[in-house]
Amino acid sequence: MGKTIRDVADAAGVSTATVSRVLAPENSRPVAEKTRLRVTAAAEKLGYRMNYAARSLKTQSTMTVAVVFPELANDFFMDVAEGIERELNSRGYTMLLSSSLNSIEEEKKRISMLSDRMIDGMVVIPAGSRGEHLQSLADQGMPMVLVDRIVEGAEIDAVTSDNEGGTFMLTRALLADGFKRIAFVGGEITVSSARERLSGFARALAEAGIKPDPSWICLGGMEVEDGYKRMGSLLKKRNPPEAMVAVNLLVHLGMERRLLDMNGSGPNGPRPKVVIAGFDESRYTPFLPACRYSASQDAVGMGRCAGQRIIEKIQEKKAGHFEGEKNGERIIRLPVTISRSENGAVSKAAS
Amino acid sequence: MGKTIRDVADAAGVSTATVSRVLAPENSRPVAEKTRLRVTAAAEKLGYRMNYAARSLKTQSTMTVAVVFPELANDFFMDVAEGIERELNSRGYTMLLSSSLNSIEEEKKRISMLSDRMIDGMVVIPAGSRGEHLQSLADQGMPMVLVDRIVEGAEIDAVTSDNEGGTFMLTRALLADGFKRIAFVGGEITVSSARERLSGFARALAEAGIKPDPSWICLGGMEVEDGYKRMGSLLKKRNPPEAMVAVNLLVHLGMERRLLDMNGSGPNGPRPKVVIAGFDESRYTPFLPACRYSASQDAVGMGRCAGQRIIEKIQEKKAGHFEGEKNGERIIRLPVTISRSENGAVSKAAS
DNA sequence: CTGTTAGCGCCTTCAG
DNA sequence: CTGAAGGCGCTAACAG
Repeated sequence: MGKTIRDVADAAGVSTATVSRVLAPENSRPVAEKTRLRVTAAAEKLGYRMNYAARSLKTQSTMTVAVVFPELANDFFMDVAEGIERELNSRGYTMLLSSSLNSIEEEKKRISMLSDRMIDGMVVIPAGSRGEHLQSLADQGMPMVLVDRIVEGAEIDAVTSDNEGGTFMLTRALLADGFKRIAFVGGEITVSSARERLSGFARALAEAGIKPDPSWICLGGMEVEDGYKRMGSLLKKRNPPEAMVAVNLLVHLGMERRLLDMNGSGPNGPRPKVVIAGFDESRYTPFLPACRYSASQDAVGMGRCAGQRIIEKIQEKKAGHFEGEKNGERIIRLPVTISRSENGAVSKAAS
Repeated sequence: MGKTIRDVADAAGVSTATVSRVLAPENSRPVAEKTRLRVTAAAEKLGYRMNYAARSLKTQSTMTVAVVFPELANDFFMDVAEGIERELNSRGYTMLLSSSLNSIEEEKKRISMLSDRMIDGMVVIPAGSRGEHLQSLADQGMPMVLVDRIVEGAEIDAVTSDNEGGTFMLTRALLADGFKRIAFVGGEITVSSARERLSGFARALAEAGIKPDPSWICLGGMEVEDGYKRMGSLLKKRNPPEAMVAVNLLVHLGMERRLLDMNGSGPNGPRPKVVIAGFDESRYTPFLPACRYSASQDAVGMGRCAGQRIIEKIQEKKAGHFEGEKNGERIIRLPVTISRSENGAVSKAAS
C-alpha cells in the first residue's frame, strides 16, 4: 500500500500529529518552521500521498460537490458544468457529475446515492417541476443550489437567467421589425424557465397592443421533434404566422428542420418565408436559415455563480451557521444577450 | 451525526459484524433469513445510511471512476461521458468528471489530484500526444483506459474509432462522385486520431491513382478558427480544390462559416461551389450547406465500451491478477458510419 | 450462522 | 511548539 502519515513521521523523526499539522494547516496549531521543512522534505522523498478517505472519515468532509443534470449531452448544461468545475477546482473541490436521464425518479435515486457518498454539497438542474425531495435533503442540512430551473415545493437558492426579460426583448425585436403575426413555440408549462419565457412573450405582445391568437401558442414538449411537429401544424393553418419565438434551441432546431424538409432542395434551396427568434444559441446558430434573433444565456457564468454559492454555503455550514434561517430562497438571475443573426450575428443588447 | 452500523446492531439485537454482512453481501458469509430481515427492518426504521468514507477506508475501494476529458462543452466528449456514466451506474459505480482544459499540464494536475481521492480507476481522453504520466500511474497499479486518442509513451488499453477506415470511405465517396481535386483540412499530426484520418485520406487517393497536391493538405489546429482560415487560403489558390475532407466537426464548422462569410447574403444566399465531407456529425450537420458526406462515430458506444473495460480491469485487479502482464495494449476500434447528407441524410454504410 | 476484535489512515483534544 | 492516545464507521479475519 501507499505511504502513510506514520511513515513520514518516522522518516522526519516527529510524531504523526506533527505531520498532520503541516499537511492540514486548516484548524491546526502552528509548527516550527524547521520542523515543517523536515516534514515536507520527508513526505516529498517518500512520495507520500494523502489518503482522503481517511481524512474524510475524520473530518466529515470530502471536498466534493455533486452535480446532477437532466442529461449530459447538452450544450447548455455542459457549459454550466464547465463553469461549476472551474470554480470548484480553483477552491480545491472536486466535481461529481451525474445524469438524471430527464427522469424525476432517476433524479431521486441519484441524489440519494450521492448524498450517501458524503459529498459536501450539491448543485442540481431539476429534471421535473417539483422539488420536495430536494427540500427534504436541504432540510437535513445538505448545502444545495439549483440552476436554471426553479421548482415548486422547495425553497432553495437558485441561479438562473432572465428568461422573462430575454424573451420579451426577443419578441419586441420582431415587433420592431414590423411583424405582427407572431407565434410562440413553447415548452412544458411546468418548467419554470419555459413558463417565464412564455410570459415575456405575452408581455411584449401586450405592450404592443396585440392579443395573441391562442392557437399560436403551442405548449408541450421541448425536444427537437416537438419543434418539428409544431412548425408543420402552424404553417398548415389558413393564415399562418410570419414570425415565431422558439422556447429553446432544440425546439428551434426542430422548427428549422421542418422548414428544410418542406422543400426537397436541401439547405441551399428556397423555403417558406418565416422568421424565428430563438432562446439559446450555439456555434451553429448562424447556419439556421430562418433564425433572425437569438437570446444567449451566460451558461458558464451561471455555472461559476452556482459554484461560488455552493462553496459559500458549505463554508457557512462548517462555520456553524445553521441554515434553517429560511428567509426565503435567494434567486440570482443573470442577464441574457440578444443578437441579430444576419450572416454571423453582430448587434447585441443585454436584458 | 447520522446513525451508524452500531445503532442498527443494537436496535436489531445483533452484532455490528452481522449488520455489515447483510449490508455488504460481497465477500460476506451467509446470514439467516430472519436475522437479515430484523437487520434490514431496523436499518429502515432508523433511517440508516451507510458511511462510504468509512467503508472505503477499510476496503481500499471507492466504487468511483474518474473521467478526465480535454473539455466538457463538446458534443462528442459528452456523448462518450453519457455512455460511460450509464455503464458505470448500472454496475453501482459513480463517475467523477473533470476537465483538463486542453492542457497537458492541467491534465497532470487533475490526474494526480484524482488519484489521491482513492478512485478505483480512470478513463481519460488525453489532452496531448504523450502519455508518460499516464503510464506511470498505470504502472503503480491504477486501472486505466484511454478513449479516442492513443498516445506515445504509454501502452494502455484504449477504445477509439476506425478513423482510418472512416476517412477512407469518406474520401472514396467523393471520388465516386467524380471529384478529383480534393483537399484535406486536417489536424495536429501529433494527435493519433487526426493522423489516422489523414492516412485514410491518403490511402483513398492512392487507390484512385491520384497524388495529392501537397499544398492541399493543411495540417495544424483543430478548432473552428483553423477551419475558417484554411478554407480562405484554399479558395484563394489559382486552381482551388472542388472538394474537401474536414478532420473534425469544429474544423468543418469553421470552413462552412468561411463560405457563409464569402458572400454577404446570409445562409440563404449563393456561395462558392465546394463540397465538404466531414468527420463527426451532430444534429446540426443537415444545416451545413456544403456538407455532402459525414462520418459519425458511435460516441455513446465508445463510452459504454470504455466503461465496461475499466470495470473489468478494476475487478481483475481486485481478484489479484496483477496487471504487469504488459502484453501490449489492447485497442478496440468501433466502426464509423458514413452518411450522405442531402436534405437530412439517408444512405448509410458502416466502415 | 453469529459475535469479538483489531485495525484502515488520519485528525484532535489533552498533556507535556 | 510537540507527542501520545483515542476514535471516526466499517469490514474481515478469527473464534465460537
